[in-house]
Amino acid sequence: METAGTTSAPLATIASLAQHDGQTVTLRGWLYNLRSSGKLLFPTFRDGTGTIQGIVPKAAVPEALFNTLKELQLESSLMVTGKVRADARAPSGFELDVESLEVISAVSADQPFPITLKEHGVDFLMEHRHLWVRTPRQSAILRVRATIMRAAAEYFDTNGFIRTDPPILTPNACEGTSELFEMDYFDNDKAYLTQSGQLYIEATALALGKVYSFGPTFRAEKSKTRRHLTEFWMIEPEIAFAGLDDLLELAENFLSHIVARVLESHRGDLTVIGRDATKLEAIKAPFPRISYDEAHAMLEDAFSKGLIETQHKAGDDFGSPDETYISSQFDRPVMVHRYPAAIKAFYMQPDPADPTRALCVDVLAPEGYGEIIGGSQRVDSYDLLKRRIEEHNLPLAAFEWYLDLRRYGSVPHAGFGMGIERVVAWICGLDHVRETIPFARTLNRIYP
RNA sequence: UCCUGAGUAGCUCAAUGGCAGAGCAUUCGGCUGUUAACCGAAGGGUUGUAGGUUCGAGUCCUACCUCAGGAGCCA
Repeated sequence: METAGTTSAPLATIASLAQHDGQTVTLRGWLYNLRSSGKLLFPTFRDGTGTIQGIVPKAAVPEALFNTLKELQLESSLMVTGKVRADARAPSGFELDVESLEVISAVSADQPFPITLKEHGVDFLMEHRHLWVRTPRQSAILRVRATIMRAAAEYFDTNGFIRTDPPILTPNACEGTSELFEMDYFDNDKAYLTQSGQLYIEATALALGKVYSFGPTFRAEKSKTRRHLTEFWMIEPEIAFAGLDDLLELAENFLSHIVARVLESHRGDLTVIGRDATKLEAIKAPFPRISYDEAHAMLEDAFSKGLIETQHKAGDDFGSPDETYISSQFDRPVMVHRYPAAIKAFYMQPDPADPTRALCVDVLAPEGYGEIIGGSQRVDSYDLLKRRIEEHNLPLAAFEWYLDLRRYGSVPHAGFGMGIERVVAWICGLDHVRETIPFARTLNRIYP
């Protein structure tokens, strides 16, 4: 440890410096950047709450302080003491007149911090994700992510939902379609990482009324797009005695709450990220609701006007370009409901008004971010559910416990799942979900 | 799995089939208000791998590897 001067002032964080104008404080953090102009040094410090520029005139500080700082490599850890001073030239409005500096761990010039302030490629940044998270933009995104996760849980916690987390190790495919990560489960069994807790929280919903789960989800799909991770976080509410309309109302209030919380406490972070906050200010319930058939008609119209390249076939699911077009027609998330039952999961309740349609909803985020929520009212009839399982060629024995939920006091119930990373990408205006989670797991990357 | 594109200095990128280059980073020097500071200098290369065409290949051809983002699939 190398000391240049003494550090004995009260501790402060960079985010709180406005409250310390004129006072001498000590910051604990890292050297983020260092500029010099002859006998003036301009170090920028970061401490996880923000960055601030210090100023070190050679004539006004001990020689040891000036020389130590001058040779310090970026990302060296340190304690710095100085006087907080409002200055119109500083981006944050404040600067630090450095009085003393204690180097905690100096970075070697032989191996300088690899991430510079210049541009880097995706491969390099992902290979150095453990260091990339130190940069202001990435830190800001992770702070917003934390608020989104907290606001999501908070919404359910304060609206009568009980958190009941389903198992992560499961014995079989929940939906029987997606690719699963498989592993040995002791001697003679296989286990799979969960791809949705939905079936399990249907059980807890019939026990506790309103429940939700919040945890990681795994999909071994070979998807290579800006919207996919193999490991992502999903929050899923499930409600007994509820139908599709209840679900739509829940979804719009839920999302509005999350966006409001982010706007409440992350204006600065959104600026660092480069997100236009006015786009988010429009996100207030109610959200537009359109049926699958109305969405199809929109696509037909767009195709005839040459606004989209491929024609949507009635009855087919929407592709990514379709979803992008539909969502681009609205300034807030659009809720598309009543898809054809044939292209949806076996557990979705048919619409009594038209049994070829399912009582389901996809919520598409604006600005081309695509599906952030998928949900449905669940089949509550034992006979229908059993028939659906058979029609989908799923192993009946594995679903006996699920059928029990219809044998013993079945009620109409509904729920949805929301992918946290897609919501973070949308709210932050990012072009890829890999920046929304501390360590993204994708098809071609599991390091670091 | 399919389609498309990219691999050159630590990083970001140039280089008509004809001497391997720049900016940043690092080192040295200069500058008292810099905001990805700037100015001067130095060091730094198995051009993804293996073949092939050619007098000559970073450049053209073949195969492979890695990565990217789009389709499909999904949140």
